[in-house]
Amino acid sequence: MAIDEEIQQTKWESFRQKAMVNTMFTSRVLEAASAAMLKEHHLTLPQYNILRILRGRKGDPSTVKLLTERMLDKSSNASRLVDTLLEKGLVQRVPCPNDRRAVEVTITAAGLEVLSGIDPKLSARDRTDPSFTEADAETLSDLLDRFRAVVRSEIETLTL
Amino acid sequence: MAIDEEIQQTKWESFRQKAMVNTMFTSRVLEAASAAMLKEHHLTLPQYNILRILRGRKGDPSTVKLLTERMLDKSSNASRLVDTLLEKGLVQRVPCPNDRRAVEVTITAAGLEVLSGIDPKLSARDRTDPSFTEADAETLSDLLDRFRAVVRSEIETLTL
DNA sequence: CGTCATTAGATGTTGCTACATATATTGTAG
DNA sequence: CTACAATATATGTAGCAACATCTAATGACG
Repeated sequence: MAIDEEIQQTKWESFRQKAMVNTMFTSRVLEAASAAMLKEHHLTLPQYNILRILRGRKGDPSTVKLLTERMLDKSSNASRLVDTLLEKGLVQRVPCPNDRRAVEVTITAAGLEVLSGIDPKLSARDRTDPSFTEADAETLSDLLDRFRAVVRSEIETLTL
Repeated sequence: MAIDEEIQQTKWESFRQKAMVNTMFTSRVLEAASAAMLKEHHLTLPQYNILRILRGRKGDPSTVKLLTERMLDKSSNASRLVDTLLEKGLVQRVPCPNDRRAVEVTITAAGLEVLSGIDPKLSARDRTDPSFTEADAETLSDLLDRFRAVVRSEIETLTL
């Protein structure tokens, strides 16, 4: 269903406006789908993202600062997310010996196990579908990169 | 800047995965930009959306149900959003005469005035930019429509 | 008419984002 | 070494999303 029907809006000031609303709307649909899947594993999307980043470090500890830089929501609060993951026993948090301000966060065996239970569900979603090919996905991603760039540049000129 | 740099991730399982993350990430950038602009008018994005829907009704009152259907976040709580807009004097809420369960929400003159202060800022963002044309925006919107459709259909087959 | 499922809306809770601020530690300029 | 800016993290708050639950009113069916 096209965006026009989904939110029952037929008039748009421009395709830019329409693409903007559509991006936000689609994001919510994707997030809802991800959240529903993750809920079975008692994880939220940001919690899952933290775990993914930690696993990607392959044993190397991450500081909260590093987690923040790699999260989708940079202004989210990695500190509190680590708190909840700690309560669940999925991560470990120890003071950093070199810098006593920082902490070193690592994923635990339990955390890795939770992730490994989720992995197959994600790859299952990636099967090829003729109505949305890998080439389509690549085009979409590139357009989104350029869209962000334009929106950002216009904001800068507006605030001048 | 491409998504790979923005979140410092270089490996992707597929373009589908990449497009999914990029859609969510771009949505956050767009929302942050919109929220920053709306903040000057003491409005949040969902509050603004409600006002836009009400103005679009051109005098006809809207029920909370109708607002919910047309909002981007369908599971958000239009009832509470109307509460805050009511406190600001931007909307009016009266019991519906035909159906005493329902309420009729309308935008006030003050609400229309706030919107009219925002309108020019939005159209300013729509100026043409050769690095992201209207044709690009149209392509993007169409790809997003198809992306949603595929994700949804796969979710349905998964839950069978 | 009376029963009961349905509908519209309100309300309570949890977790998150955005933002401001606080605390502790480190780096740096004089 | 001292004063102070910068850094890393933690914490407090407002508003929202998601979800469950509750109340009041309506509609449908025997």
